[in-house]
Amino acid sequence: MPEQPVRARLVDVAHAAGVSKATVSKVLNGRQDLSVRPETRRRIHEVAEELGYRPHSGARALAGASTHAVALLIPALANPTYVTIARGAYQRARELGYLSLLAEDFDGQEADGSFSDLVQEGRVDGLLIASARPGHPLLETLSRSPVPHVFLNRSVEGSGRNVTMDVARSSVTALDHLHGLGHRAVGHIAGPPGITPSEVRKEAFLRHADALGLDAAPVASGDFTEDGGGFAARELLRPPAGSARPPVTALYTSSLAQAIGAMAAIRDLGLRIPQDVSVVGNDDLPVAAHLHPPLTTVAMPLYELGTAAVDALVATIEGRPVGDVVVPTEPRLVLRGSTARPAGPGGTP
Amino acid sequence: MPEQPVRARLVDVAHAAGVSKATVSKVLNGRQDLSVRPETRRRIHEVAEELGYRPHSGARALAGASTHAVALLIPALANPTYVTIARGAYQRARELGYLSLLAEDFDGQEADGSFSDLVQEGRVDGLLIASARPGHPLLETLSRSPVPHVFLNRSVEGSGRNVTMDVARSSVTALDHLHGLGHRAVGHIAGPPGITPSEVRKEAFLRHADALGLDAAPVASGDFTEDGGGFAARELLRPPAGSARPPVTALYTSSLAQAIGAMAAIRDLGLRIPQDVSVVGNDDLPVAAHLHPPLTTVAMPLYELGTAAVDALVATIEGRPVGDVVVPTEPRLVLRGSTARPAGPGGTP
DNA sequence: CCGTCCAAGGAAACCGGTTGACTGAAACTT
DNA sequence: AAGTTTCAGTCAACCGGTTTCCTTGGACGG
Repeated sequence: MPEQPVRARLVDVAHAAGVSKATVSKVLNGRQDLSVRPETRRRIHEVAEELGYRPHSGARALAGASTHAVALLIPALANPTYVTIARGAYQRARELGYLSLLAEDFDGQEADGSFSDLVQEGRVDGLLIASARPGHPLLETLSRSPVPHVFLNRSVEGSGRNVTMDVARSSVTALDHLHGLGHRAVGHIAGPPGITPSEVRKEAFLRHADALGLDAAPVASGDFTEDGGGFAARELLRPPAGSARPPVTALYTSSLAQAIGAMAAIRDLGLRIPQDVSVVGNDDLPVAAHLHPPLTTVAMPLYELGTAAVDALVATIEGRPVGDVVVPTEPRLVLRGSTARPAGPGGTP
Repeated sequence: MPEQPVRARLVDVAHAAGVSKATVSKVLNGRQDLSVRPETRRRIHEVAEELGYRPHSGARALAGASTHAVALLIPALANPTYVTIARGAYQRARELGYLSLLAEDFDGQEADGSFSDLVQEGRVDGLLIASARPGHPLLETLSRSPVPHVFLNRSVEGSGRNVTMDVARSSVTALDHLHGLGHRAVGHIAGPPGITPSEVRKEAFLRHADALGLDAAPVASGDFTEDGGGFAARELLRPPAGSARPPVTALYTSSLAQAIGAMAAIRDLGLRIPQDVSVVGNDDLPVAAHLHPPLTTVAMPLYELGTAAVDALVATIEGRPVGDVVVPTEPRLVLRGSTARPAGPGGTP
């Protein structure tokens, strides 16, 4: 019999190593407040390894230590943006000795239920919240409970717990690109109102459009989905009374799905991409390269957002809160076939 | 002060209700082996509610009860197929009083590490494994440990723990549709070899193509990604020596991403969809309706797969294993613009 | 040579539940 | 009236760690 099938417990390790539970616990947790001979330390590690010892997380949590787990709450699993964030978070958490769990916070379904429960029930030490929005019941709950948490991507003003990317910069990058191609009328498909990145991106878009002296910079809001992008695109492309051509020659969307929906709408309207309308999406994901035409996007540092958020949360858990953080990596333009010089009369002024 | 900020403990509830810990525990867990006056029972529930009592999961787990949590292991978060499965699983788990956690089992990254750890560390009671593949180190680990688990989507022969969909039927549905339109040469883009649904779908495709008397039914394998679909499509569409036209007039892919990649490849080859090549994808997700052209798909009962898997796992955990399960809902064809009658000489024989 | 200090580790309480054995009182038998 | 059930709960051990104080034996200082 190679090994006993039951879990090895701390006491088993202690017994096999000829020391007490206390010693094993301290050694394995690398505590400094105990002096042990190097040889004893080595033996303990060896035995633990050999027995395949895994501390029981419940027991640890009970004994006052932490669970070494955090949970990432995302608004929509279907949004691939969050997948990248989640990977970053997971990886960094592992490096720090934590386990990162993933939970979908689909609007309303939960109310404030199961997520603060994750903490209340002692399953996790803290929350990474990517699903914050004004009025979310969870915010109320968090504000009067001591649960460590950080907000990522979507931020909560004044919380001092926001981890974000330079979203404003993404608007600038997209606009600079389109402006450089000669576009003078660019529409922006924003995300739902009230959500931080939506607002920030929109403000930055308007501000920079102004700075560049664009002729027109209309904005329409929509969900981060294909449908949301489709509806908004139709709105922005509707020719003004007395005209036959759309009022803009390019669209910048807030999400990749919106861009896909917008592209479908553009074609439905009998327009060509990029000849009649250029499209720039946001968040670069594999599918962008395979669309027709391949989609030019602004790549956001999603993975880094995930890692930075974990860093901030773990710091908070360990009692050294860090304040708001902005991921330093800048948005980057990924040039593909959905953008081109505008055609028609006023091509390049 | 509306309520004390500290967690209410079992003993607090007991004290407030004027009974013992044991009674509270038994009442709240709905145990039958104890008789209590209805009035006492009511009072306990009231007090627990009022105090916002949440049992500490670690303590419960320690005390020999279960953690009331399961984990879903999926091979790729980026694959939206699994999102639907995860939702079904999550929802059903909640209904059964369990919490469903999500973890990505990205190939090799983990080896057999953190997942059986989830159980070893007592974080979950069982695993929903959607990432099984031959030689996966986890399989070895599971076979000699008593961790409750079921395999979903991807099955393990002879395990008696498989929860699957009628994948074979999806090939039949797709082929019937294409055959009905007049196609006599259909290619299949299969998933990676060795993975159950890939093999099953491929076998069923070949068998049914034979039954229908198709002139040609070539198969190419590729990853479930856009690139995988793109490469496989090029292979299947390469004209035979001495000919100028592709050997097939339609493609049936194993995933939605493959279909997207295949569509891009088809266009790259200067062919039109659906006039020159029809495309049927697998798994119906929102984006399919927004592609160009909108993609005809075979919708699989993914949500039901998730719920069924949880049912099976919970049954296993509670000591009444159920054996292999096939979700009864049949695949359903969702007709869109990517399929049409084949053009050219032999349109309809 | 005796007291002190330090290195090395141990004993036991405790975390918050669960559980099976047990008990006191009331009700029912015979 | 005494014995037996049933009812309505209670007791206390236990789950597997962590942590706070102790203990002990030898080295060292004076």
